[in-house]
Amino acid sequence: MVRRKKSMGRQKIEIKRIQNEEARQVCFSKRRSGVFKKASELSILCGAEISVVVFSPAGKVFSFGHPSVEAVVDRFLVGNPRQQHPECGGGGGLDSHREAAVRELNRKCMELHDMLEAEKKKRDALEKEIKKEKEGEAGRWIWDGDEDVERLGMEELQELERRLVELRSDVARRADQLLQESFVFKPQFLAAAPLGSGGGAAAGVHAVKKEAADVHYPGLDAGGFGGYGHGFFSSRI
Amino acid sequence: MVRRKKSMGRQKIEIKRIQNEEARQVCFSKRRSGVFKKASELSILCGAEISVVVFSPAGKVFSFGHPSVEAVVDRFLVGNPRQQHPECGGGGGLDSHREAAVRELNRKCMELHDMLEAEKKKRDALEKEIKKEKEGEAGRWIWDGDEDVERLGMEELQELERRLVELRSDVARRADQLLQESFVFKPQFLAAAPLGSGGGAAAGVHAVKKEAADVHYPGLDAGGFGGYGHGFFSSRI
DNA sequence: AACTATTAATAAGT
DNA sequence: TACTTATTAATAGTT
Repeated sequence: MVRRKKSMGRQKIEIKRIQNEEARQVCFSKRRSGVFKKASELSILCGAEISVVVFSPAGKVFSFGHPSVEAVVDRFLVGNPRQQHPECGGGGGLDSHREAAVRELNRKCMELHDMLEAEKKKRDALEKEIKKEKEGEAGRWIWDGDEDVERLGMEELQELERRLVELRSDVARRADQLLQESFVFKPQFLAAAPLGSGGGAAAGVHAVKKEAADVHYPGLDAGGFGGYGHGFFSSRI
Repeated sequence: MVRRKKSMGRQKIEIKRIQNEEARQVCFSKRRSGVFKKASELSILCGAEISVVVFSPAGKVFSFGHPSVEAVVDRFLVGNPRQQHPECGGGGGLDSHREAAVRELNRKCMELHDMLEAEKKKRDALEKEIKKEKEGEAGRWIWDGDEDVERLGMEELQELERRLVELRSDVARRADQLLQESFVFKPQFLAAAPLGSGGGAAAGVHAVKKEAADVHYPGLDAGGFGGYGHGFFSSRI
């Protein structure tokens, strides 16, 4: 009974223009609803005023606003004093607001560039450090923790075994040496100490987060009103 | 070792005004970012034009727009047509050229932002690796070279002895495991391989086997350029 | 601001 | 377009 999965589920997607038109349209509908819902929740949860206006690639317009798109946009425009169409003569100087925006964008871009460079530098340094670390370790790779034993092959095991025997022998010798010293300086420990019997034989050492809002439908809403009870959704054209 | 959960994780919340001011502020910041990100993704994925303007309860304004809040809002207020002020002369060409430039600048900004994030991630990974490396080293100081044995005291010798016995036992077990595998997959080696006699008894290992838009910052941005590289983020007051 | 455990959003498939 | 499912993404609560 190996029932096939009914779907692959949600798949990770790269954020870039969706080429397939139908898929793009479907995605637009779903995500437009998602954005409106999020905007609605933000206004309710935090008492924030928000307006969202979206034009589909096909040119349909959808909007959400709390308390209304106009109210929010007006407030925004007031803060962004821009001579809407001063004779249209200003010409090139569309508005200083925009130019300032572009300058700011440029500044951000440069800042990001600098930060990126700095990060690269740091990364290089770290990579060097790690490389160095690895090299220094080359000589004792075989001693890296007990769990590594599970990754060793037979030849490596043999080598490890050889070194273990060697080291244990050294340990035994050193133990004997210490015992000898304690004999010389602290004879009283002699009898209690399990004296190794010379050579490598000394194997045994016994010693780690509401308000009202309005809903407008100036036209037919292509997308349907998913209903967030709050806010302002509209669709034109 | 029943380690307590570090957090209760995300809890389901009712969509209603958050009473606690601090919590409301935190939620506003997080969700504002979320809405902007969703708006950005919608514009990129579907080629849609979108503008989002949000006023925090405190009165700060934040906005996102692709290609710009003004462009989208104007289009919305006027209706749909793009040539809003045809009488404004032939500046249209310049305008679109300009817009394209801004768009490109924005694309670059987005790209830089993503690259920066990627670099940071890499750096984090490297730092973790180094930290781990260092920690790993602390645990095996005692294994550094045979000659160190000569400097160890009796207690250290006992610890080393204990670890040696443990490791040798692991080596023996691993050897047996490998032999078992070769027995299962390569029966022809059975006779030649000195099969360990089970348990940790295989002390002798002798086998010979191997194996686009614009970004505004009219004022100081309290939140920093949380940026999605793309679109138009701004904060006033 | 970073983290984790959860809930919410949504890509695919029908 | 709407529903379903399996996943990914967002985020509430904590530290």
